[in-house]
Amino acid sequence: MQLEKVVNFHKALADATRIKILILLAEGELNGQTLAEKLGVTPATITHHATKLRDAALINERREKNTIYFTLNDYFIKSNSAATEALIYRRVGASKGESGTMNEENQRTRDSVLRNFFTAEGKLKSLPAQLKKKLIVLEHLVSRLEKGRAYSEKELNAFIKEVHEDFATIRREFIMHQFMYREREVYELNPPELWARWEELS
Amino acid sequence: MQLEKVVNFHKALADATRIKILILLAEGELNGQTLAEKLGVTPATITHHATKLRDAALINERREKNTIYFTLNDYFIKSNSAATEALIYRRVGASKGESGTMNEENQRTRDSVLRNFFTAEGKLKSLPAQLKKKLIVLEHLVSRLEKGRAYSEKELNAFIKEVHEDFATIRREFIMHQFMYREREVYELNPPELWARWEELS
DNA sequence: CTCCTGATTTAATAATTATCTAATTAGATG
DNA sequence: CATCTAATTAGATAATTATTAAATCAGGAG
Repeated sequence: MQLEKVVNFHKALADATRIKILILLAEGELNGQTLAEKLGVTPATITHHATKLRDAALINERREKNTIYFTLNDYFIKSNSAATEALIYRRVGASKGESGTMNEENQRTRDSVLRNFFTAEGKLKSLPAQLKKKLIVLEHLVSRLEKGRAYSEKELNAFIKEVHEDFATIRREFIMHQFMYREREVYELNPPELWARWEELS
Repeated sequence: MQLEKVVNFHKALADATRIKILILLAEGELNGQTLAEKLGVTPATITHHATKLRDAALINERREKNTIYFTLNDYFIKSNSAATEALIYRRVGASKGESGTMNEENQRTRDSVLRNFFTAEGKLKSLPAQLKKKLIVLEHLVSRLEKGRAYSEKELNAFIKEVHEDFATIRREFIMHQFMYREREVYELNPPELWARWEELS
């Protein structure tokens, strides 16, 4: 029954210790004891989590003498959970200086979308229907918000109303595309890694 | 902290009742009582799960008199979990007859990949390095396996060895791309909805 | 205001599960 | 065989959580 498999897949990723294990493994293979030390838990706990990660096909293992080295099964993660992937690979990508750059063509697309959908006064004419363009517009809007600051719904509405009257739709789009998150009526920016990345859309 | 958010997202999808709710909502909006009846649980249980789904931004709601109608927030699901999406939309897609068709261009790509990577005798020359082509090859191989039948590792190896000597790699690829799953040393085919879909790769 | 309906809250129970310690297994090496 | 190291298992505990029944809340309709 696939329902059970999907549930188990998400169960495997629904624990902070297991996600931390995956983050560590993203930098290279590690054995159980080392993982236990780095995470401040006992080897028995690692065994417990490794069983679940293995059952969900998220890791592979390799035996060398009596040491077992774990490695990520990254294909699986990449094809199944964009946000999780972003979280796991954040440090690796950052240290290699891969992210943050944008090629020329994307830059041109971006400029032209912004020119077409915003007036000279900086008002948003309309929200693009095409997903790729919409994401460009949303990212542009959100880039003017302060990182780490919590906005009340009223404040956020006011911010949006400066550029467009339909604040409700745009506020919802911020949430849907994970530019922001809401917690007890307070909105806050998500880190860029969690944003829908229009660069990679066809 | 984003770790917590990713964990909570997966927690929201890590329960069978909640996935069933999403499956029902994929066919259209429903109110709490109706959901309770269809799932054989009490309204209180629905409230409980709705809270979690709402916190994870997976559903939206609309109030009409004292009835609350829930709807899917499908953008969020689509961008976050391919397998979950496939499961949720399976019935809807199937009833509308959307899936199972392939456009002409994809058909041509497929034919040419199969011609290039298989000999006239049906042996696999090599596994393509490019993901899209690799998926075509894997899907072709897997299409000769029996649905619903459990294969032992030995049987599966033998099957693969008929077309290629490196059975271990190919067996692993079957698992990684979710063409098959393994349970207690037994392999079985996954339904096509769970397969990585090469049609949609750039 | 009273009744009705649907949703929520509360409190209790049962099941799951993350973690630990202690004991055991597995493999390698002297 | 004795020993060492890494991993696993077993058993126990604590925390989380899915579920329910019962009480309460919210919005209409008469």
